[in-house]
Amino acid sequence: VERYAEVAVPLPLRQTFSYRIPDELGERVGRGAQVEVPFGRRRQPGFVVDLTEAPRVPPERVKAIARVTYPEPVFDPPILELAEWVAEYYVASIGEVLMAALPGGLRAEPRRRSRTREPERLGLARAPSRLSAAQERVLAPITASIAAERYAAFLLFGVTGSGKTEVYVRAAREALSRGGQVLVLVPEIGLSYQVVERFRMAFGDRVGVFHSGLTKRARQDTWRAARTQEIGVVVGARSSVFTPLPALKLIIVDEENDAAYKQSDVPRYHAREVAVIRAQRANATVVLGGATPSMESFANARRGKFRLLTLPERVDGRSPARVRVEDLRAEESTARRGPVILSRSLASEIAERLARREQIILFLNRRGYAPFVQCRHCGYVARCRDCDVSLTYHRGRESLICHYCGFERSNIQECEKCGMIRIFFGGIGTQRVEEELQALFPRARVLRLDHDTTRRAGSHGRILGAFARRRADILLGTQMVAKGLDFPNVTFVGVIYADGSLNIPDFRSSERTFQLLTQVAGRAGRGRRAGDVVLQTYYPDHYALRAAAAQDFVSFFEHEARNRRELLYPPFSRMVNLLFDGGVEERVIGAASWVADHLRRQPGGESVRFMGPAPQPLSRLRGKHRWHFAMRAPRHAAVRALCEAALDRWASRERRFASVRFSIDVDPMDLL
DNA sequence: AGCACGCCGACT
DNA sequence: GTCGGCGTGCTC
Repeated sequence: VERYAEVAVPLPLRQTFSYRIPDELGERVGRGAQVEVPFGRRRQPGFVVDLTEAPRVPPERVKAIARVTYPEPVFDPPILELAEWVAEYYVASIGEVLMAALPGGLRAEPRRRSRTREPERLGLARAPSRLSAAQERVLAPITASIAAERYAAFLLFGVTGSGKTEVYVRAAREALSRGGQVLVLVPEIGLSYQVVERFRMAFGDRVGVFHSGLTKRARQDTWRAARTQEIGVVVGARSSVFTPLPALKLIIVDEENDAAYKQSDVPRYHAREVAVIRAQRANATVVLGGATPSMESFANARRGKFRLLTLPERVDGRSPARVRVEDLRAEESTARRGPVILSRSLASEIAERLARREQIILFLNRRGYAPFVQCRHCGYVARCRDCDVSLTYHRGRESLICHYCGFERSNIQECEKCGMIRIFFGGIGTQRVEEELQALFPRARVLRLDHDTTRRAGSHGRILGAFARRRADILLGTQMVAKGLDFPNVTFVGVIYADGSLNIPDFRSSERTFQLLTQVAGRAGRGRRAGDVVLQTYYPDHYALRAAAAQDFVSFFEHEARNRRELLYPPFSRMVNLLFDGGVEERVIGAASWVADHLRRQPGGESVRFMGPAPQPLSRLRGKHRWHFAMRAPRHAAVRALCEAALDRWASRERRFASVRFSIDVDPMDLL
């Protein structure tokens, strides 16, 4: 009797469409089927989310499903329901969520399996090293929870080198030995090489890894193998949280604080949060791990929502790197000309390591030579024509580049405003540091690792490989040098400008800075020799820097929590950000105010704090003017209800707001 | 989001 | 006279 299918299409439409099921497609059309449907004058891919006896519109308007594009249901009921939760919570279209759940887009008909995998024996012969007492202590409640087959969430707070990965592997082994499956989420598969390797070493063929280098076929094979339980462990990034795992017993979210877990475009979901929901629904255990917990997760641990497990010491018993804060203000007053790049103290630390033939990592979160060029005569600064930012001077290419949209133009020799030739370079980027290093240490071999030197395929690996083989003394780079690198001969890390991320106008900038600095500092002293770290800053007293230097997460948390609680920011409130953008600024402002004014008048808004409407900190990007309206309240339901009101209001928008785009970011990671 | 339709301005 | 600019409405 179920003659109709409700089909979700991957468009920003928060509704499904009814289609007739042709007889010949018969039983192939079930919930979770992937289909192609006539949609207006074109065809759309879509997913069957429901079977019904009656269409939502008069039957004469109903068209028939054109074809089924995959022989079996692509989504099983638990994943469909998870996607429905995501669509609902993040105010997204279910079709877009389902599309995002299939990495690499739509899948072709699978070919016959080329080989049958023998189920791998468990308990593997490999180098199982003995766990430390601390590791055993945190592992016990995790394995107990896996055995109990009931939902439990753990926050595993383990400093760099404390052996978190080994705990993950043991927990996974427990789940596998009970016939379960394991999902391991990592922020970026390319930067989590060691986690992947460790799991491969422990479980061999039973591990499937999703990474961007996979062909569609390989990706599909892994996906299928997960569904048929041929593999027991899936390791992947954000979107892997939707992998079908019928026997799921354990989810691990490594580096749970990493911003990469939040998708920045629609659907704007946070894979850590989705993982927790998934674990709840599957009666599984979820372990959120990291060296610097997110404010959210640590607050959840304090509230008793997560069980806190701590690994406060390194497994090798060595002490963590010594961190010193270097006050650049003192240095500045004696600087002869130009900005301070390497303080005398940092320079002498470098010289010392070079003399000892130890390696050095230097971190600066800014590529190019100088972040702005300015006319000394009239003050003119070259800016991007499409974005509200200054252009960065790149030496060698002799060009000015926008780091947001990629716009590139030739460097200016004379001022475009006044014609004078007193152009100077402001601020410092990695190229400028490289130049300074060469001037100060002409014999030092320097490798630069940033977006510009890693553009060509394979160059990232080549640079790191050369550094690992000690073909260079100094590795200088952006974020890329902060995460996961493990070079035993590196005994010193220098942060050229620790304030870089601190001065970003965002409620999370202190948290980001603390995390970044802790991460970078963790690159030093991984071998036999102890490590040293120097942070150069103009704010030596800032709590994020002091806490990073003392490597004291809890004191950072306490201080930050006080600020956030006072200002009613997450995790002590729930926030949504309403985003408006468009080519004509007056219309963007008009639309934002038109929605905002309506929301301010809504009943039930007493508990809600409104911010704006105001220009977003990056007020123009790729030619679009950007405004926003943020709302926060003690409870999610209050802001969520206002999202509904905003959508209703927007649906009946006035014609003058055409060409303005409106979208919603639930639990935003930043307000930029 | 597309895509078509429709209504106005400036060209071969 | 039409080409094309974008504003508007719809997709089962």
